[in-house]
Amino acid sequence: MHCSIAQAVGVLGEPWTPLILRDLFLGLSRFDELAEDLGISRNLLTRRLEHLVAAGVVERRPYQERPVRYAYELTQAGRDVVPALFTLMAWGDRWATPPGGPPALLVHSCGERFTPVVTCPHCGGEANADTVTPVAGPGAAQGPGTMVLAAPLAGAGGGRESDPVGHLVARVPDGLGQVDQGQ
Amino acid sequence: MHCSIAQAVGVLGEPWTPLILRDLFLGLSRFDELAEDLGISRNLLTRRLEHLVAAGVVERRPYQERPVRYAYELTQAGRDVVPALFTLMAWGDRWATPPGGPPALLVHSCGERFTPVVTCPHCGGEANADTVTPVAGPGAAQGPGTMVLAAPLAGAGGGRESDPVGHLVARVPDGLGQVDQGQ
DNA sequence: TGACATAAGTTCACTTTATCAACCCACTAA
DNA sequence: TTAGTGGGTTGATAAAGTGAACTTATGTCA
Repeated sequence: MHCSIAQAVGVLGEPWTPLILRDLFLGLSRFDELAEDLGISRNLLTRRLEHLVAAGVVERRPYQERPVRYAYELTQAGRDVVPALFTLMAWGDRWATPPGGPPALLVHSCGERFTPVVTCPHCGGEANADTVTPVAGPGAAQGPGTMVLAAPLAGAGGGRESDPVGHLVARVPDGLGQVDQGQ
Repeated sequence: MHCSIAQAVGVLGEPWTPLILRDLFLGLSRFDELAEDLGISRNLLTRRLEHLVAAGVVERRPYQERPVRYAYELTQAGRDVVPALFTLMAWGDRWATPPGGPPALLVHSCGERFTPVVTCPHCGGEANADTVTPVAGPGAAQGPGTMVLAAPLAGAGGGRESDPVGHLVARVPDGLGQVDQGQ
């Protein structure tokens, strides 16, 4: 499907995948550790890890020979998923807290415990449903999952009561050739 | 499972759910619009919407009587998911861009096109795999999905080469009773 | 008056995935 | 040589997803 969210979900959205990535971030690296911690069936863990390795999110590295043993580690793409896990965790803490309070907290390198916030790197302001407008990008196309963008982003609007999109298309700055890649 | 990420994934992580939420954010609201845009089978869309309504993420509101017709809209919890969708989208744009470039771009209310960044609200610094350490919270427990936290967070460390966790437990500020709920 | 259209689903047969439990293989240590 | 460990396979069973057709209630055109 022609949509960045769908692409991301295709790689990261399978049942156990976010939890596998969380465990790898937390320092687990061996097959048996992951299987035991998650309680996932071993053949499914095999498939998930294969998929993650194929997607370039996880690296499978032999940490000893005779017998060969493998460690699983996050690649740069994998480490880049971690902030997305933070925002998911923050949402879970806020709207679906397990009984007894949040099981884990985050501490930033500035020394403070915090709840992550998604921001605009230009002005530092919060990026949320009220302050952000999506607009068609260079790869916009028609078809499943993008018809939405084709229709409301085309500017017609259709008169639906809350169309946060149509009237903003004209505001898009030029030079849409590439997104900032940050970092 | 006793983990905020698992809770969030339980609500948001089912196959089509992020795309449904994206479409609702973009202004679609009717059953047939969603079904047509996504190409999802209709009975599955029914189940997903029921699940989202039960979880308090989506609201089902009759927008006309005779015949009764329903509109689906994001609740506050649903609007709160949107920043997580932004970070997923940013990841997808960076690491799994569909051919032709990103299909959608984001414009902040400050007027700039941007790539969302997850930050610490105290210092404004970026929150990523290098700058953030998770520590055990008040609801920390043992069992599947939290054994990880029980072991490395206990401070033993076990000598694994990259344990970003153990040495930081002592740094956690007091008063862990509740996470900042922001906004 | 009848024929057709629309929105919002249901039902059903079929296919694909996930899960659990058990097994396998190479090697090591005692 | 016997048992243990790490990293998987294999195969039966259970759960989910898919596509197409059907339903219900109503409005609209001719």
